[in-house]
Amino acid sequence: MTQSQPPDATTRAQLIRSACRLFAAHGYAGASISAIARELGLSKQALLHHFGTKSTLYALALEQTSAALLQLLFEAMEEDRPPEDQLERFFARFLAYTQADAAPAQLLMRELLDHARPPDGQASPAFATLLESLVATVQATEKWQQAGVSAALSVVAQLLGAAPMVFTAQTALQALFGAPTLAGAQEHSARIFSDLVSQTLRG
Amino acid sequence: MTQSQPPDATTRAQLIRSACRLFAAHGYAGASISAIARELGLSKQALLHHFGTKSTLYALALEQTSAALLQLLFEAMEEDRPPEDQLERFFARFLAYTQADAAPAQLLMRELLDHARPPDGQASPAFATLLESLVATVQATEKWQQAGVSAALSVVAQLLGAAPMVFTAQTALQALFGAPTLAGAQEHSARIFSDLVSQTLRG
DNA sequence: CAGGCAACCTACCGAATGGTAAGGGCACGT
DNA sequence: ACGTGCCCTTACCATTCGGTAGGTTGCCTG
Repeated sequence: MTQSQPPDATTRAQLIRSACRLFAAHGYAGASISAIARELGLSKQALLHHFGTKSTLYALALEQTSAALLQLLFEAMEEDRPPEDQLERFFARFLAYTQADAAPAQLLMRELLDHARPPDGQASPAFATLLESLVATVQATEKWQQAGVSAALSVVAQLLGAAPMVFTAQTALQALFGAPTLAGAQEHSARIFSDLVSQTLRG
Repeated sequence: MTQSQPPDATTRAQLIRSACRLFAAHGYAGASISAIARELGLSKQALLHHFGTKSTLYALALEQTSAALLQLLFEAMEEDRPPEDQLERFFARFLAYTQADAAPAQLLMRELLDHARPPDGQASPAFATLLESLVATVQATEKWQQAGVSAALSVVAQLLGAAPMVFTAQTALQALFGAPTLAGAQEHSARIFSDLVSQTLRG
């Protein structure tokens, strides 16, 4: 059993975090375990020793990412404010978090994009709780409470898609528009997006 | 020279379109030429005969996708309406187009997400014209003309990220929320997103 | 009919992929 | 001193990757 937690859980978490970066940057298929191991300074077999399988490493990366995003959500919801405020706070923090580390948002986007489950058959409930909570909170909103689940899902998807783009697309946008313009866009993104959120959630 | 256009350009375009679907669904690294060929009902070597290289096939897929999206943009801009109307029309058509075929939007998102150029070194100006035109049009807007390129870029990125999510994330969302709810969300998305666009561009 | 040309095939290549087997070093508690 | 367990290693495996070489079909034109 390689997955007993006792041995050096902190190193393990750091390994997973690095794996997150690589998976986020290149996708599941594009990030080979050899490449990940190389970036970590150890051999491919060492990685396999720790995690056994590429897909379980990926699952752990998703799990850690999902946990981080869920914590953002819970922090934003802990006071009993109106749901609009909770959502605004969550998305604001999500944006700030993504600015500091784009990997979680990139993983989320990739996981939403990919058609094939990775690659065994199990459905990935990785971000299920996050998405369901967001949908539920949108449904609790005054503006959307009459509109049903579908409308709330549509709202959540659009907001989640809009929020982190300037950071998840960093490399591509920088190649096209240059570093200074991109940096400026990233600075503006918080204000622009917060307006977008509030106008979507309120009327 | 395999790439002279005369021989059977229509079949060739269909091959590229199918390749688009596969690349969109699995990403560049995740879609092997053997898999693409299998899905097309011919051998891997036949594909290689036509296109020579996986990366050139991918480049052609990007090119075709970019051309389709650019045509959407030009159709939306051909009359000399105010830029707000042009953008609203473009995004509305982009959404409808994505509803009919999600592959282009997925390819765009993936291309924006991926850090590594595929995998030779050349910068991909695939969607450069599209993005630059959108940014320029946003800058022509009354609300954003004072704000500079960075703000316009941020707006474009957020809108492009928001628009197609309900369709590009179709598989994942369907697994989480079920087909009926997803279908409802897709129906609502046009109205919700058009509000989002107009509120962002006007305000 | 001859030739060419595009399409497609079988067969094969080196390299890289994910993964297994077996063992060595090294700290630990007894 | 001695095992025990963790970490990491070398060596190896079958499979698949992208790509090359050479040959075979069938159509279309001279």
